[in-house]
Amino acid sequence: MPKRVDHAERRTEIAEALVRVAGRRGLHAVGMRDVAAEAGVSLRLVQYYFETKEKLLLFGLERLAERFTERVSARVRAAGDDPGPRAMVEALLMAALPTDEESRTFHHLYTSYAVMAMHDQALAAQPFIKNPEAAEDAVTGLLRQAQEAALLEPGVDARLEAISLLAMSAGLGTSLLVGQRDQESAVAVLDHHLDRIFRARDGSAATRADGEPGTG
Amino acid sequence: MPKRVDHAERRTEIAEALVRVAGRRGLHAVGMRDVAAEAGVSLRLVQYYFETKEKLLLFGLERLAERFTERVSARVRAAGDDPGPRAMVEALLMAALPTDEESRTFHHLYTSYAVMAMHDQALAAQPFIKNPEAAEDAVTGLLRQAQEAALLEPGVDARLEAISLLAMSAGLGTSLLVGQRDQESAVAVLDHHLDRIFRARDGSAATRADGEPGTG
DNA sequence: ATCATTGTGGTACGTTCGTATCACGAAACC
DNA sequence: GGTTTCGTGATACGAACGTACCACAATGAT
Repeated sequence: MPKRVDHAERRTEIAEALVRVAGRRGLHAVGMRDVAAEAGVSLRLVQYYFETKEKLLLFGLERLAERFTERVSARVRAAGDDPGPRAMVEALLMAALPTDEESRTFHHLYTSYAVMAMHDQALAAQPFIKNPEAAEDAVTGLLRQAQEAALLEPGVDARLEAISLLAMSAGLGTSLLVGQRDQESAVAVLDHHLDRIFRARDGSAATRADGEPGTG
Repeated sequence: MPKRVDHAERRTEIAEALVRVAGRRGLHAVGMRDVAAEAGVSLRLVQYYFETKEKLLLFGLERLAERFTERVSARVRAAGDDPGPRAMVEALLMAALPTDEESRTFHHLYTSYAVMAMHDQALAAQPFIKNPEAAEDAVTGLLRQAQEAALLEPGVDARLEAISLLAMSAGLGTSLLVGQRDQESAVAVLDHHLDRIFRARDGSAATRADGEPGTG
């Protein structure tokens, strides 16, 4: 047989080709042939590694979620060594906002998959329950942590606020993507809500939630 | 010629057939033939009244938005004669949540259209800017009204809260639709946020935001 | 050295889709 | 009353799609 090939790796390559081309032209407009061309392989190969298109899409979704998870934790890590819960929550929420090409693609495709999951209910359900739940748990955990450090306003329900923030982030994300709102406004809204949950700082430096840039 | 026909009316009929069948099987899976069958007319007729599929989809979106607007104002009206701004805002937000068949279809299709609007940018842009902006203005107006009646907590930014509430409602709506969250939890989240914006009541009757039903 | 297996290419098949074409009956207009 | 125009039906067409099939070369096992 020809060079023994790592199936997992090849599948990942093809799945990422799917993500790229779908990000460009829309998931609904992507065919097996497009994925093959983008990955630089023949149509037959795509068939070989994923027997059916449905399996390709499903694997693509998983890969997308994976990449996004990596992205978010990278952003959170980049926020500093121990930047405090607020900065971490902020980093997490901002990473989810479609502000650059990667996150735009992510948000766009995730929404496409979400639409598919609305009738295939059973089929694509798993990744759609598990991943957002993980995000919710993460934010809830961070808020609880902040709560124990007395950084939050009293009487805050951590899980409820986590749900709210993530829902807001998702909603704002879609608004951004269809061009209804601009990035700064979305960030301002999120920051404002963080301001309401977190106790006001003594200093003034870090949040810049309502400080308009000068020249406007 | 055969019975002179009201084009506008016929177009509406067909567009609503589109909405029905798309709500059942997903917008991406709907073809001209499906719409024709659902409307009880021939394929040719669909072609006749909408020359191209793109125009059919566009008109369908407009019709969908129209119907939704009617639905929301009906719900708001049904909230009572002058139920106060909070009840009106609540009615508006709840009407937007996918809780019954009609609103589920609406939310599902609107999301589908949103995905399409993400690359056709120029094409489907108008309805996607105008309608949410109208909703935002409406909520903002209601909040301002409440503010003048001293019903809000001090220091509330009406527009910013309107944006937040609508974004949350949209995000929660999607979560509901993919089965990630249940209806009561979504309502609770929205109500909680209204509680934070509006001043606490003297009495106890009206809001029922955190009152769990007994037997659950 | 032989043979079974694996990765790969090419291509054909059946379906479905959006659109275009041809045809025709019925009403409105002069 | 003839003719033009409008609404409608049936069907054909070319493209694209997902999938299936066939062939073959390279390699591991025996």
